[in-house]
Amino acid sequence: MPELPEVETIRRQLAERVAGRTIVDAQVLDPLWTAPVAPAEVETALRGRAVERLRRRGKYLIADLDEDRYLVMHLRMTGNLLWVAAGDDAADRAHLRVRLVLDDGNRLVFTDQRRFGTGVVIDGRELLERYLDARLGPEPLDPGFTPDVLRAAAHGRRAPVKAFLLDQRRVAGIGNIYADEALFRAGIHPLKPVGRLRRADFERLHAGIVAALEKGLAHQGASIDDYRDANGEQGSMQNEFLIHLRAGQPCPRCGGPVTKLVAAGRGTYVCRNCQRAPRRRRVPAP
DNA sequence: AGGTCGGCCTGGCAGC
DNA sequence: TGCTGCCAGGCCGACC
Repeated sequence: MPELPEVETIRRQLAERVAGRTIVDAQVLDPLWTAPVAPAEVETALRGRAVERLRRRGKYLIADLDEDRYLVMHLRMTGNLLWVAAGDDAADRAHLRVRLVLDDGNRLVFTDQRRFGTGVVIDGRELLERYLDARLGPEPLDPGFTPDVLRAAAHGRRAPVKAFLLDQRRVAGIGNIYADEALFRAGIHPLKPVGRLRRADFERLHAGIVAALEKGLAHQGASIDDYRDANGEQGSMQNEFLIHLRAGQPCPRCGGPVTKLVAAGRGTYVCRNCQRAPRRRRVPAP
């Protein structure tokens, strides 16, 4: 699934290629992409607009357009934003949903097998910031993200730490893969109530989040199923997982078996030796 | 108000 | 073999 490292990989590959280009044509082939807004409305809003820059916030890719307009895209589960060079045929791409034609003849195409991906046009920086801030907490790779920021966000919360990490309003950009990797690195069990963690736990969790995300970035993201970078290439982070998807295999730290459980409704991988389970609440006597 | 859960969607796979 | 039904998961809205 595209999480922060995957989306940032795509952004880095595309940023210089789209900056300064004008969108000469926009075709939204799947109305689900823009729903509840009509595709024609989005196409009209994009045609003729120049792309000033491409940036990322959490798992959102944002194209800053001229006239204070913004195209906010989300890949969700199976979305891909692909670069198609002028002359290459884009029509045969599987699950093609959106096509943006640039003034140099190159194209950006959004493909999405499961059609969860979205595109939203927002007019005005104020509205954009409001849209993002309502959904997203701090950027975990920004210098302002510290163990204390994490600790303050967790204060008083009873949610399991894995649910906390998956909640984009607490920390932006972490999904199922990097939550598992970060918790393993920190030696924290995913079901532990986040508000019960100690200061030292937040230090290790912070370090684990940053290390897991940077590892993902260094390997151009994880291609478990549909994820491809902007060039259609697979990342290699899936070969570097310490714990995620490794049920039955030996823990890289202690050699014990990796086990799978469900936390926050998601398949979750842990080493029960390195990540000690919280004590279960006592059941009242009958 | 914080936390949990179902729905969205499709392909792959288990089971009959 | 071929069909049905279930599962995966990010985000959002409904619900408790």
